[in-house]
Amino acid sequence: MEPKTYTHDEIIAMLREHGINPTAQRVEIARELFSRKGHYSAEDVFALVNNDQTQVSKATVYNTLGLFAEKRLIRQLIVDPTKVFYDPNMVPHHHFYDVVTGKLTDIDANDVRITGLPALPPGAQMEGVDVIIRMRQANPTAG
Amino acid sequence: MEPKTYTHDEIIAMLREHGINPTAQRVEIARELFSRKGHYSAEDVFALVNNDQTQVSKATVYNTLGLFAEKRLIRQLIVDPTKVFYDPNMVPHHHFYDVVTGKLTDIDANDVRITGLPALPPGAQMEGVDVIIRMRQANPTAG
DNA sequence: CTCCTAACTTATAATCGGTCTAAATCTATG
DNA sequence: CATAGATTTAGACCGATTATAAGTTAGGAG
Repeated sequence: MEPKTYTHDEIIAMLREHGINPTAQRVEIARELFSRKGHYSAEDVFALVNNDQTQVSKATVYNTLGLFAEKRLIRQLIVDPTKVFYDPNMVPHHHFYDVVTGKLTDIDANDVRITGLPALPPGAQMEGVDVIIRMRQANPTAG
Repeated sequence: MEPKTYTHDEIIAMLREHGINPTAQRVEIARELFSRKGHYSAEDVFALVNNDQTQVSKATVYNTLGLFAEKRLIRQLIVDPTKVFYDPNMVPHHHFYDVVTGKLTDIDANDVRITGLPALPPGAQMEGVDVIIRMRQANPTAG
């Protein structure tokens, strides 16, 4: 959870461990994701990696996030009706989602127990379990 | 679960009970949804209500589904990265989601127990809890 | 080195679900 | 019938994502 800093080599090792060829752009995107540990849309990532130091195209950002998710380096969150979020935190956890602001908050999965789920259909392989608690702040600043 | 048929008047009563003015288009959309009880995208509904008998515009379909969800006549499912699904089944339940085909399957919530969830942030009001089990059929027809 | 190939990145066009807009229609009421 | 408010509509528009096709890069063979 705490924003650990990763060295260039550590990032490269992470990618390799997940079967990802560590190109400059992929390392840069991974660095941004893992140096912050939040919830990012592709547009967010695109903004993060395009600055004075680095330039990465939009197509590469989308491709790379998809690749990372496929290789299980990060997790895809389908929670907002308009866009996908990506979560570099691979420790099992769930989410609060504020339906007004779109803000996501982690829920530690350690304490959460889900029992009584039926078996998967025959031949099916589990990809993941998403638990999303949708909530709304009781108009805090309404007047 | 079993596809009960609703009379025109029953549909109108349902809408009124949820504070929805029962216009012709809304009744038609509700009839299609409740006569089948599945999981529908807006495009699905648009196709269902546009036939020899009836014509409803795309804008009205989107507006009406949004209204129905807001009034809790149906439930919005955010589970597919590309589009929203609507579920006329308001009995609490969860979903299997086949990440390849996009097919949704109901999971009866009666047996499912979720414990250990933290309290909502102060002032927050729960909108709903979504449990989605993402799975993949082990390539049944690959060759 | 230089060539070659495969992997990768890029700019840009295209797609697609969904929303917006402004006009038309409907409905209830006086 | 006139009016106002709610609703519907066609079509323009938007924003997230994907597709396309060309350009770049890295590494091995000669």
